[in-house]
Amino acid sequence: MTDKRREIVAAAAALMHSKGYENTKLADILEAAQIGKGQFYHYFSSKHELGLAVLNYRFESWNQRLMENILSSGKDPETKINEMLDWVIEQQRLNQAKCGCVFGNLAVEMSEHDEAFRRKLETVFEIWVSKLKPVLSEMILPVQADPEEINKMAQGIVAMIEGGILLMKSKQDLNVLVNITAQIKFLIRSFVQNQRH
Amino acid sequence: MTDKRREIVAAAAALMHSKGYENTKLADILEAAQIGKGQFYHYFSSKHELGLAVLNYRFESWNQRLMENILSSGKDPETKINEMLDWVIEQQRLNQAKCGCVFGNLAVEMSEHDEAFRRKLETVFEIWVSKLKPVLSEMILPVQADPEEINKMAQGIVAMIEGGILLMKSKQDLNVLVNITAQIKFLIRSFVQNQRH
Amino acid sequence: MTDKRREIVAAAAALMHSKGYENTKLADILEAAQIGKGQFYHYFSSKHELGLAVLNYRFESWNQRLMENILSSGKDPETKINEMLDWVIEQQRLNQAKCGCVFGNLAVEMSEHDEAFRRKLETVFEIWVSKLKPVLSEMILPVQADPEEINKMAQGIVAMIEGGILLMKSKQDLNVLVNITAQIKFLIRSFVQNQRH
Amino acid sequence: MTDKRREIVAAAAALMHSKGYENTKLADILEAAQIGKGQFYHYFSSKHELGLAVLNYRFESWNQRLMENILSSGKDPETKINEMLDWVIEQQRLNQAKCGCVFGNLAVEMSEHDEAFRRKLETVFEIWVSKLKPVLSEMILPVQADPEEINKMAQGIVAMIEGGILLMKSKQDLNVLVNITAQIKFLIRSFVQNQRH
DNA sequence: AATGAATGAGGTTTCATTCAT
DNA sequence: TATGAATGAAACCTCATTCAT
Repeated sequence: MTDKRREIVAAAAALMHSKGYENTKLADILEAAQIGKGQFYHYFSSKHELGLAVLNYRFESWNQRLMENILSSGKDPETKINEMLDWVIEQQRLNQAKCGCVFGNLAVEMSEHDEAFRRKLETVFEIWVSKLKPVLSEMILPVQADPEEINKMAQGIVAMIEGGILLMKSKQDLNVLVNITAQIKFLIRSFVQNQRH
Repeated sequence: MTDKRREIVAAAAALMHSKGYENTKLADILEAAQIGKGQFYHYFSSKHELGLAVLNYRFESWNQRLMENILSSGKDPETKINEMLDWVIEQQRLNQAKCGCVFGNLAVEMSEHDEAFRRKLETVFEIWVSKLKPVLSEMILPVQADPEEINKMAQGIVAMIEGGILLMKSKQDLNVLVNITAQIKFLIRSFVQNQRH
Repeated sequence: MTDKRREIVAAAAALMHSKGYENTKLADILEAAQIGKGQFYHYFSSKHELGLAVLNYRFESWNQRLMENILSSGKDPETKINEMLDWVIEQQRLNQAKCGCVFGNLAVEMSEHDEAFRRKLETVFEIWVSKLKPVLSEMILPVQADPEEINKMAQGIVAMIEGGILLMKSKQDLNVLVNITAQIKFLIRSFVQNQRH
Repeated sequence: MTDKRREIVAAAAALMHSKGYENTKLADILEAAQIGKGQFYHYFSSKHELGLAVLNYRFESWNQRLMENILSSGKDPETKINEMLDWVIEQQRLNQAKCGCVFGNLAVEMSEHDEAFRRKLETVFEIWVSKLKPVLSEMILPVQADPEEINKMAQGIVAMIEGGILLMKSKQDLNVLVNITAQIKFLIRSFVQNQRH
């Protein structure tokens, strides 16, 4: 991927995060990326392709920072969870609790009517869940985890994060999310206790 | 409100639920409501006004069915929670797990850039939280509830529902939501136990 | 003419004076006159008919006040001219030098493309000229007036008034008109002197 | 300014001269300029911007031909005045005495409700007055001109021209304007005589 | 690789007028 | 008389995409 293409994607990513896919107009992107129409269509065959590129671009960085650096680190599971939640809060703080989560936003906007977006978004959440599972398993050691229970709990955690971001966005108040991360920690503690008995 | 106006709102509500506010075009509404452009602008001064009318319309019915009939019924708190979660699942089943929650959808799409929508949506979630609080308080009786803890838990429940719907929508699979409602019940049980000790 | 019809015409007259014929919308008129659409079309067959009614309505009052009360009074010709110019200034002062002359405005807007308006407006200016002629004739007595010269001078005076109002409107400054009335007086004095030699 | 943009402005100028700003519809312009909607909005951000461009376009040519070539020529003042009046008549002859003066027309239509138009139009008339002043001063030489008197007379001349065009338009008869230019010459002669005594 | 002019369907809104009551 | 709902053509403007250079 050339630098210019990357620049365009980065500019579009910021816009689409805030305004959504449809409400981000090509003209906005061209202006933000400081390019002409011809150049855009040289790199992308359509706005739709760019949208998917944005999704992949955000996926890459999310995957690297959250899935790899945090959830796949060698640290103990509690630390991983804490770091994950701190990272989530930090991301929202960066845009003043206003934009929400790119993946959540696009899932809401695109899932029903755009299968390409939907599949990618589904994957994102699946990866998240699948990365959380070993962390949870590790937490309840020495008890052996029931894979089904672990899976549901991982899904519940992701749901609570996404829902927390959604609520936070509607109030434009980061504290909502902070409170909810506390609830998540409580949920996990309860789960661990419960599994151990 | 005349019948015709109500018809238009109802038709628009279905469309906006599925496609969002911006992606629902006036032409879609006119066709669905079987009216002409002029007639539309006889009842509404703008698409924006219609959007808010849709929000209010959905709020009314949600408020009646969920906030009043279910959460304010005379039944015991466990039943209220169960009925609430069943109702949520049922709503999603009605549109094949594809549309998501109108309020969540609009919160994601509109909150950042439209203050009128944001405020109404904020209110919706606040009401939900405030209606859940007495239910939770009743559950932990005879222990006296810590209002702050109750509030956070209520918020956590709403977040988990909204996040669960979001995840469900991205997978187009109702089971996701079903699983998450189970997690919610577990969370509540844990909360009750925890408050009692 | 019923009172209601008159009310409508009066309301429309104020609007059309300020905004012109085309830019005055039926909705503006209905609101200003506090009536419904049905009532409007009961009194008028079209906006065009109303426009002509407005023109006649303004013509009537102008004819009464300026043509009759002032230019056809028994006073000496200098007084008539002075009162006419004072009246013109006073009219413009009433709308803060912003609206201009209804007849001039409509002449500019309508003359080229609407023959009915054009003819009425032409008549207005012809009457004005014809009423000025005897005043000018009287002024140059005992010299007998050359009808052709008198006619041209009368036309020149009307032109200077209308042009003065136009300039005044473009500057939104009543002083422009005041200055020009002084020029008109000078022009008339010069004319009288010239005719007497 | 590209050629296409200029073409659009020229086409719109002819239309707006005849029909006014508001009554010139985008569709008229597109047809006259033989372009599509998209192309129009490529060159102009709005009809309003085009309107101002039309005004500037007409100003440029008027400024060049009348203000520079005629009123700023090295010829004697009487010739300048005569050439100016001949030019004015000639312009009106070109459109069969039907359209009037673009500046006067737009002043009447736009001054009250559009400040951008008003300011430009005000400037046009101010320039005209300011260019006439030295001509008048030169005429009364060797007497030194009273600047205030000169200014008022210049304004009076412009008013009489604009008013003459207005009257001419309402009668659709060029002779009206011809007569009035004769009055203007008489007014100037009287002014010169008066200043010299 | 790059520009930006051109396209044209479709977006929301306006409006004088007609019609059912 | 009077209401205001209904009509639909036409208003201004937007936008993703294509095309000529």
